[in-house]
Amino acid sequence: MSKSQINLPKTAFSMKANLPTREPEILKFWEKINLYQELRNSRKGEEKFVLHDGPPYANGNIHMGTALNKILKDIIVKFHQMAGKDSVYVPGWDCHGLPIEWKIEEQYKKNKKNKNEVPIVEFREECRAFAEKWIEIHKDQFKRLGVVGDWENYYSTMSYDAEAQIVRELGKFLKEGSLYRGFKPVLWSTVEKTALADAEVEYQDHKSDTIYVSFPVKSSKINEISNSDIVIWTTTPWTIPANKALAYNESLDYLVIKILDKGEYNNRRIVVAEALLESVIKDCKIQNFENLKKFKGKDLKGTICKHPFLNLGYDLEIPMLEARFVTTEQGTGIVHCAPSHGPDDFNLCLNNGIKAIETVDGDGKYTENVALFEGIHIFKANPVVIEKLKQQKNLLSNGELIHSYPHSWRSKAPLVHRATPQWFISMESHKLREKALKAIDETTFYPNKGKERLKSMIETRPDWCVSRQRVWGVPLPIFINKKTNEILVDDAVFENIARIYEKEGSDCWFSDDTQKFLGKKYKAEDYEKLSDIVEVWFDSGSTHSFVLEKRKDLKWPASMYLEGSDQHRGWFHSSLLESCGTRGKAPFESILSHGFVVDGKGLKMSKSLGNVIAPEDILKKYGADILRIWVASSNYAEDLRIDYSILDQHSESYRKIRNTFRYLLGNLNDSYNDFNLEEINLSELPELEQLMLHKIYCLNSSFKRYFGNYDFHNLYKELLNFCTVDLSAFYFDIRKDTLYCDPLSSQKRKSTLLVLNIILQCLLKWFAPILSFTTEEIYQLISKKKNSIHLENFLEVPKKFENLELNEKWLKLIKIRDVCNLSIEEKRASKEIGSSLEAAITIKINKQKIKILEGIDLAELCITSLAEIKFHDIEEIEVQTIKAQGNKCPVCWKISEEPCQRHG
RNA sequence: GGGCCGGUAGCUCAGUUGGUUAGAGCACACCCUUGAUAAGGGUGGGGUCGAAAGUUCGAGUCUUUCUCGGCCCA
Repeated sequence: MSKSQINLPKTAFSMKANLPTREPEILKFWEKINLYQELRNSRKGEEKFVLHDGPPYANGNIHMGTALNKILKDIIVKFHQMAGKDSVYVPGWDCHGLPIEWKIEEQYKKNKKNKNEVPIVEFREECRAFAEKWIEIHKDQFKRLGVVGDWENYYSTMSYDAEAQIVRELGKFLKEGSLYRGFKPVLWSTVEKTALADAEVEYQDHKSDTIYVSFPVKSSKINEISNSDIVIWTTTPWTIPANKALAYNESLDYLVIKILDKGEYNNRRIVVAEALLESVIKDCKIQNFENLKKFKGKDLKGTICKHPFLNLGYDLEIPMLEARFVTTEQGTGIVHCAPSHGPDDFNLCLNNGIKAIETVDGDGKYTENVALFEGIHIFKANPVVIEKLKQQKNLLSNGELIHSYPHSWRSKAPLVHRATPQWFISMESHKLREKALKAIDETTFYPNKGKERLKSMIETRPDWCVSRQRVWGVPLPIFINKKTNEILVDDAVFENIARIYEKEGSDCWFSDDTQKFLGKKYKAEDYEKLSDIVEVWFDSGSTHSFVLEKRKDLKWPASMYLEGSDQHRGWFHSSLLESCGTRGKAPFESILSHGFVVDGKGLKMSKSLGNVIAPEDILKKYGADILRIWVASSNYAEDLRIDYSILDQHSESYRKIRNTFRYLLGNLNDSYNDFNLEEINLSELPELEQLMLHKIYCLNSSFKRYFGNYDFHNLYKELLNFCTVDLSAFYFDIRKDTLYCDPLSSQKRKSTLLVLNIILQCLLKWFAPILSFTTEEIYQLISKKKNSIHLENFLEVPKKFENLELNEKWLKLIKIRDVCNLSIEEKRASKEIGSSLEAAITIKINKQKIKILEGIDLAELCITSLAEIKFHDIEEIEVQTIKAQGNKCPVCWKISEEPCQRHG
């Protein structure tokens, strides 16, 4: 054999990946073969795995969180598909709601158009077009990530089918009686003129006016306070005109003090909590005072006060009520209650027979129910209130405070609590809470901690407010009888509305004749038609009904819902409630929640910090497969860090994996066979090859285990370690000699190729769900079938590959190899030798341990030219390295004094 | 402000019911190779396990406090 006949690796698989340009070509290929349809055809009749897509909002470019979510979904869907299931993925979009409405209004403002002059239907058409535009953009962005799904037949919450089904779902709640009309303070934006969902509120610092106000006591069972003033502190002076009560805590200690300072309060007695006296006298600049009496909060029971505006027509009795929410954190230990403007106030007053009334209208102006202030905007009322309190000598002090305060996430305007008629789904009336808690128990959570999180939210949440005073959404299908004030509950009407929506969508609710929706059974003039719309969480919470139940390719309940951990309060939550309310069960069998994407230091991404990385940038610089590695290698149970240095590190790992494939392909010359693994005769293979098959068996077992737990970062780590430790640094390194220098007819060489072939097969399939593009690139190079790698199944690795005994033996051999390497390294460091083939090693070993070396070619194992074994009565192994003597074979580079055994 | 979750080498992650000198891969340094070559091999350095206190013969692991970060809520 001459040097020219050496078998060097040859492959068309380039070392350089060039993913940013190569990946789009692979996308075209998938499009060309209609991959999604092929996937479905290949699994007809198989057990279904349905990952139901949580719909992203159709607005704005995708960000890292969206990319993470979609890639994670895709990885899981592909895993189940390759594991033999019919793994169906139908992407969807959430389309109704305030943000889009706001975008259209912004456009109006730019064009100096007045929203109120535009017909609702026209406005809604623009919202619809806006959402449609973003769905198309999102679609391309998601596809580019390598996400495979039914992109042609996606679902959306604004499709006619969806709108119709949402009406049917609401009908179920109405019929049951759990959907009721309530009158409650809700967080209200006077700018957007709407109630806001929890998710639409953000807390920011806000400067508020603060006032200490005195309420003169009218009557009390304690003499000392009968002629004193109860002092309250508030950050919302504008709610004073709506005051209906005062609240105290019965377990606190209170004081009556007499103010001795000159001025309006000279000789006046005031009541405050003892624990807060110090801060009160400081804030109110009280210099001299006299302590008159100390008493328990419970003694305040039955005390009646006068409104501070008594002389201005507020001839009211203001009762003092006991409430646990009163604390000594701030203020005076006595809280002023305006039932129309705070949930605590509302509940307390309601329990004491004081009803909330409409005090402020949608624009934020006082109504006729508020004397003196009618027509004034609440945000301009503070100075007026303060002025009048001063006039009435009931203002002890005033100031300013910067504190955390709710704002609209969209307009950033401060919010207020305002009592409005709203529609609620009761948590209790039909045991919704109980049903939901039971459903949580029956659901599997990844990671497990999600279970407690969702549970504790359901346990404490109030009734679900499902109405919104906006226009871009599904109209609440409610008619109220003008005479009896009763809600119309009739399946035929709900079904009639749903049928209409299925044909023409829900816009007609706002434009068409009421009679159209009522049908023939009822008269339009007898009923008031509601113009509220359904809050969007009800829309998306109903996706299971108009997607999972309605589509033949899906199933109910879904196998899995997978979203960011914030969705415990969002989609997981609303879907659970909607489904438990209508079907008594959760619409999912399992929930996987992932953390948030943060920067390299663990801080959240924000424009102001300048640490935002867009998926687009990563795709341009690295490619989707690198991003997919980032997803697979990160622990999604916690927050996921990303920055360019992290991505650089993952690119390095990618290169290692790519070169592992390149070695395999090079030595197999880009040819590949589907061996029947069962038919392999293991005893014909060298031990090293048997060992590798054992390792494949083990890796496959842990692969299945990891996948079963959706534990991808450990799975990826094992695969990567296999490539670097077992293959590159061990098996591949040792077998280069055989592959390059043995004749093609060599049995050993054939055995090696067989194992390389199996390794290639395994690695391709193991990596396919993660490295979707790269594995496809390789598959297209070697497969004769010319279909996609993603249509393949995972391999069944035969149990007979397992060989624990052999593995034990080779663990010891590898330890001996390590000792040899140390010895070789010494000589290398002293410059006596360079390559390990320049070494001749002598291993001294005792008689017991020597058995292990029988039939083992240590020179081959350690890649030296010579390895000699000597008996020695020593405990540990000793290795001596000397420079190999003789001539270097020009073919295999082994040095020996005799002519090369293989190459003359 | 409250609830929940988390902080282990530069990075991504292991670390079983508390039990020897805390592990892996990548990155880094040095050396070798030049027939996986913008690759490959060998060797090595690197951690007061967020901080402090406590329980214990013994704490990365249990308790408390603090701190930093994230999500949710007010």
